[in-house]
Amino acid sequence: MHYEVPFEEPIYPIRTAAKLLNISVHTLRMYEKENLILPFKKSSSHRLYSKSDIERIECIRNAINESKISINGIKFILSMMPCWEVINCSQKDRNRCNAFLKHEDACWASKGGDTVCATKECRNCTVYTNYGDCGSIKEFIKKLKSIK
Amino acid sequence: MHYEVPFEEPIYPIRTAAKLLNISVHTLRMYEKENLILPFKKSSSHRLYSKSDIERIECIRNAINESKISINGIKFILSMMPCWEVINCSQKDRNRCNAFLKHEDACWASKGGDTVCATKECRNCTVYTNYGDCGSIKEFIKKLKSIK
DNA sequence: CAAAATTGGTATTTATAAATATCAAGTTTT
DNA sequence: AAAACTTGATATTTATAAATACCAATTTTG
Repeated sequence: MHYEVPFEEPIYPIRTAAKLLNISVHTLRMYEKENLILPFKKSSSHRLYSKSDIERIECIRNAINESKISINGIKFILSMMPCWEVINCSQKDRNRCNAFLKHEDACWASKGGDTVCATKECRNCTVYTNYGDCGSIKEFIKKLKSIK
Repeated sequence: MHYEVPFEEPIYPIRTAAKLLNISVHTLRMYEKENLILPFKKSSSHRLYSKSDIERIECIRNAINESKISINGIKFILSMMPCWEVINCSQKDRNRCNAFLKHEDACWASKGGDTVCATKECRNCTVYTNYGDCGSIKEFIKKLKSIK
C-alpha cells in the first residue's frame, strides 16, 4: 500500500523542483525574489517545494512564455487580488496595509506589519494557495458586487 | 477671449499626437492595434486624438517604460476591469460577453455582439474614459463587496 | 568526515518585445 | 492639381527582460 504525499506538503529540494519544471535553479530563486512564489523554508533556509508549488510555477511559466506577460505585469495582477475581502479584515487594517493601498506586490509580499496578517503564515493562507494564477483572480472579482 | 478646447474633443492628427508624446506614428497605431487606445476616426478613417487621449497614452508609456509591464500584461489588467458593475448589465448579457467571460482584452475590444454595449460608442463610455490606467482599476475593485 | 547539494551574489548570454524605418496607395488641404 | 499627410503592411533595429553560467561559502546527507 502506497502513502500518497499530500498536495501541499513541501518535499522537493530546489534541484528536483527545477528538474521537474525544466528550468534552472536560479530561475526558481528569481521568481521567489520577485515575490511570485513563497516556497517552504527549512530552519537552515534551504527551500522545499510541494506539488502545489510546482503547479503554481507552471502557471507562472505559462503567463510569461505563452501569454507574454512580464514578471512585473504578473506582480501587478497579483496585487489586484482583493485579499481583504477573502479574510474580511477590518477597515483599520486595510488602511495601513500596502496590499490594500498599493499595487506593486501581492499581499504576501507587502502586508502591513500591524494587521491581522502580520503573524500569519502566508504560505498557508487561502489567498496565496487559491489565487496564484492570474485567471482565478478575475473569477474572484466577478463574484463581488457594487454597493448601492 | 480664448476658446478652450474641451478635454475630450479629438483635435490632433496622428503626427501631432506623436510629436506631443515624443514617439513614432507607428507606435501609436500599434497601441491601437493592441486595443490599448480607441482614437476618434473621421469618415475617412483618419485618426484624431484628444487631450484626454494624450494623457491616457502617457499612462500607457509609463506602465511600459517605468513599471516594466508588457503590452500583453496591460491588456490583461484592462480585461480585469469589472465593466459589468459600472454599466450594471443583465446576467444574460454577462454570460454572452467576452469582457465578462475571458481575460484577454479590455471590454471595448471584446464586447459581445448581442449585449447592451453592442451599439454603444465605447470611446464615450465611462469604462473607457475613467479606467484607462491600471491604478484606477484597482481603486474601482476596492469599492466592491463580497455578498454573504 | 567526505561528498553532494544549497546558499546568495555577480557577470554574461539569449530571446524577443517594443520601437523604428521604409513602402506604395489613398486622402486631405489649399 | 500639386503638396502634405495618412493609410496599412512588412522588414529591420534596438533595448532589455528573462534565463543561464559561474563563484566561494555554507549546509546537509550518508
